[in-house]
Amino acid sequence: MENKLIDNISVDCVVFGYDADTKSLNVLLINRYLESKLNNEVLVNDYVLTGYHVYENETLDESASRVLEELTGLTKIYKKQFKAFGDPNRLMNEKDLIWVKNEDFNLRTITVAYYFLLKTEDVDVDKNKYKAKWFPVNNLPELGFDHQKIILEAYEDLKVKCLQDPIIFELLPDKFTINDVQDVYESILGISIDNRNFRRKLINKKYIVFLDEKQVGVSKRPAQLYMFSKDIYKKMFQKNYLISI
Amino acid sequence: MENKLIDNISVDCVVFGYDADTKSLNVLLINRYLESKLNNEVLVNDYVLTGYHVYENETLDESASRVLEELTGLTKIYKKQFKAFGDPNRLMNEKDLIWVKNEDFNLRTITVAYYFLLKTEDVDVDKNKYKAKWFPVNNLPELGFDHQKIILEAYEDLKVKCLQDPIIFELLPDKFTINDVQDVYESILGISIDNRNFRRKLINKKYIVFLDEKQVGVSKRPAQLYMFSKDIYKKMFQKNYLISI
DNA sequence: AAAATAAACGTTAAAATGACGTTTTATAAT
DNA sequence: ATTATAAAACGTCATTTTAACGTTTATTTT
Repeated sequence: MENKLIDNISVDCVVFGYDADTKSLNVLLINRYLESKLNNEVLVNDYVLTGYHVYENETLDESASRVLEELTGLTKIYKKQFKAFGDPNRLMNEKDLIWVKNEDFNLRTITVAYYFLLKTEDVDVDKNKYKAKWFPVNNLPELGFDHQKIILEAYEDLKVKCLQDPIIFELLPDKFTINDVQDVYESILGISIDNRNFRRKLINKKYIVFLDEKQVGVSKRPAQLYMFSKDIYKKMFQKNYLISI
Repeated sequence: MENKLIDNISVDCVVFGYDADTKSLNVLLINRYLESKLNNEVLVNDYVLTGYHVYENETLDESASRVLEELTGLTKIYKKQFKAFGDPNRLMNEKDLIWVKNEDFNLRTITVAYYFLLKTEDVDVDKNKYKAKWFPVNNLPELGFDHQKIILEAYEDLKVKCLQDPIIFELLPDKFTINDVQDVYESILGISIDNRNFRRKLINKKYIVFLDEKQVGVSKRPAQLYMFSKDIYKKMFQKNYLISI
C-alpha cells in the first residue's frame, strides 16, 4: 500500500468553535515558534491554521478529517470544503521564508481549505500536544502564510451559509434554548435580533423539537430546552415533499 | 521567468452557456477521441470539460481565465471557483486509463473547478479549433474522468447562487425583457413561475433599470427592455447602506 | 411574601407573496 | 382600414411573513 505524501498539495482547516459562555465564535490556531540556535533570538512567533499535506491514497475530505482528528481527537464533525488557495506567493511573507528554511517544504503548494464547526468545550486545549489555542474570530493574532485570508474567507462563507442551512446547530449542544440559538446568530453575524420575533419564528419550525426538559442550575427562570431534528428537516426539504406520502 | 507546469494540479472549467432561443442552459464540452493505430478501432469517444495544468507562476484564477480564453477567446467572463476535486481514483475509469496511456500525465492530479457564465452565442463553436460543442445540462453525453460529477456539482452550486446573487444577468445580453429573466430562472431551476408575480417583483427592484427601448422584429407586441445596474446593486448591499449619505 | 429578572406570549401595521382576472398594444390577417 | 390575435403589462385580493413594539408569566433570590 502506497502511503506517500503529495509534497505540493495540502489541506488547511479553519476550526470554528463557539463558546456559549462568552457568546463568541473562535478559531483554533497553532503557535508557529522558532528561535535562532545561535543567540536564542525569536525569529518567528505567530499563529497558523492546522493543516497537512495530502496522502497519495486519500480523498481531500479524508485528509481534512485526518488533520482535525490529529489535532483534536474529534471525528464526525461537520466540515465544509470552501475554497482552494493557490497564489504563487501565498507562502512567501518574510516570516514564512524564515520558517520554511527550517522545515523544508515546497513553496509552490496549493491548499484546499475546509472549515469545521464545533463547540470550544469539545477541545481540551490545555492538554493539547500542538499547543492549540482559541482566538475570537474578530480578534485574531498575527497569522503566518495566507492564513488570515483563509480564515476571513471561511468566515464570510459561514455568514452566508448559516442563513440558508441549519448548520448553526453544529455549534450548540444537542439540547439548547431559543436564546442560545439567537446568541449564536448574533455573534456570527455581528447583529442584534429582536428576541420576540426570533423566538416566534424558530418555535414555528417543525424541526425545532420541544423537549420535556428545562435548564437546570440557572439563577433565574430556567428556559425551555429544544433540539434540532435533522430527520424532520431532511423530510421537509427533500424533493417532492408535498406530494410524497 | 519560470513558466513550468505543475504536473499534478489542474483547473477544470464548467462553461455554462444560456441559449435564449431554446431557453436552455448548456455546457461547453470537448470531444475526447482516440482510435487504435493498428486497426482504427475507436478506443475512446466521449466528452470532457476544458481544463489544463496550472503554471508555477500564476494564480488559480488566472489559470482558469487562461483556459477559458484558450478555448473561446473570451476574457472578463464571470467565473466562480466552486470546488476542488481530489479523489485518488478520479482519473481511473476504464476509458481514462486508455486515454492516459496516450497522453502521459500524472494520475494523482487534483483539480480546482470553476464555472463560467455566458451566452452560447458568444462562442463560435463551428470555427472552434478544439471542436467544442454545447450540450444541454439536462442531457449530457458520456463524460470522461470525474467530469460528470464536476458538472453536476457546478450546476447545484449555480442553482443555489442564482437565488442569492444577481448572477442571472451574466447569462443574458445587456438589454433584456422581464420575460427573458423569467425564462432563465425557469430553465435553470426547472420550475415554472407565475409571470405576473415575477414581473411585479423584478420591476420593483431599483437595480432593474427601465430603458427607453423596446424589442424590435418580434411578431407580436414588443416587450419593454431593461438593464441590470451593477452600481445600484452594489450600493444597495454595501454595509451601512441605510445610514450612508 | 415580595422583589427581581429572564423567559415567554401577544398585538398591530406594514410588507411580501401567491393565486388569479383584466386590459393594453403591437403585429398579422382579413 | 378594420379586425383578430397573442404576448405584454397591469390590477385585485386574501394570505403569509416581517418588524416593531408592549405585556404577562414563572422561577429564583432576597
